[in-house]
Amino acid sequence: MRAEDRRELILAAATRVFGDYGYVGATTSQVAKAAGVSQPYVVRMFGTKEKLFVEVLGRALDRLMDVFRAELAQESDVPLARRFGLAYVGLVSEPGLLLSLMHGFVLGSDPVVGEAARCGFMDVYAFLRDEAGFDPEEVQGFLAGGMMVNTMVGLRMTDDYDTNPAVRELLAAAFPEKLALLREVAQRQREREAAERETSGREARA
Amino acid sequence: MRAEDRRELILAAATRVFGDYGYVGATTSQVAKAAGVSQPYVVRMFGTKEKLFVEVLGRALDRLMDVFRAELAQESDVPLARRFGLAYVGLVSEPGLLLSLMHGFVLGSDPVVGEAARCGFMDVYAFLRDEAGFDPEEVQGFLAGGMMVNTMVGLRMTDDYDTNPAVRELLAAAFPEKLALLREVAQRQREREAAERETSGREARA
DNA sequence: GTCTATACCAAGATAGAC
DNA sequence: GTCTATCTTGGTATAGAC
Repeated sequence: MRAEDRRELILAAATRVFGDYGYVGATTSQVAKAAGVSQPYVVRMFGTKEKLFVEVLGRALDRLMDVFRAELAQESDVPLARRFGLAYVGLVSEPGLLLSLMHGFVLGSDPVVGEAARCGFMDVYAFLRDEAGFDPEEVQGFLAGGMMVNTMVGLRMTDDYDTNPAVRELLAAAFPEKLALLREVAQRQREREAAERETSGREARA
Repeated sequence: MRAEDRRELILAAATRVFGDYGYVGATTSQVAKAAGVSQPYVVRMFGTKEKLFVEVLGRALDRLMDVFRAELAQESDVPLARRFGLAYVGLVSEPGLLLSLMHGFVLGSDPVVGEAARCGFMDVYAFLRDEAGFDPEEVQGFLAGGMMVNTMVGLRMTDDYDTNPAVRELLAAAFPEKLALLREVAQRQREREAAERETSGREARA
């Protein structure tokens, strides 16, 4: 396989793993295993875990902007903020993408990762204001909703959807049209994590 | 000193350190140093780092609820949601409190920490709905604003307040009355982190 | 371009003295 | 109740073969 294809493969795997365990919590071995390559190869290809994470962040932000730009180019009677919101929630189906971003957003104290996350966040702000024409209050409200989506997905809230009426209520209040999607994605993520835990458990015993 | 007083001291230090570096990123040695005790003592007192973090989370949530309850008991013409919002932002001046919460909120995948964070989040939801009388949409909007505060503080956005007009604009749109507080808190946090980095740098060289 | 083997270090936890 | 010393594990990164 060409190095560039491997690179894409590893970046996709890294996005999932960083989304599940965070920048510090994720290991290069987990990424390697998820991508089907050896751990040193991951390091070799990206230099350091830090550089790999910064690249994951950058690509997630690019993807986010692409989705917004595609929406912007469409004709529609539905208000733009609403369409952006739905498009954003739709991104939960791309494994680890929003969660990796969220993990970046809590690392402001890190000199390298924090700087990258801050700049990325402000790029989104600038896009919404300058290209999409939102005013600052609209942008603020929109971003707040986005952070709420990230938090609820990050908390795996949908795990309790069937047993906890309050969870059902909160999710319904936030994204009525996207409930089914959110639940499905949470289900898949849970399965992935359970499989991973089982595997590492077996290894530990062996 | 009595063990219980030490305990409080360590919990306060842990809240700061976990807020700065996250659950995985923070070390028990950092907590110990911040509290002025030895690393094994921290572990001895709380059993494991995990238990320590869960306790930090629980106390942060208690503190949050206390602040809301105090607000609820007051007579005022200002709408309750507004007062709650201001009270919430006011908590940024308690070092690490909101940031520790935020770090908990992205760890939903962890069997122990995730469960604690999820329950805590839903407790806040239940409080806002049942005791404060918000309807689900109000609660959702309120929590979204809260997550936005956490994110901006976590990103250390106020670092760029003076140099980046877009940052100024976004912060002003979000919390006009609390701008000065946010900047001051970010400043203090930056100083603490810089001091910490310098110290650990010196140690590494020695 | 990709692997195996391994060096190296840091972190959590334990033992046991005082 | 608190410390020093230390064990153990696991994770990043490097060396070098194929």
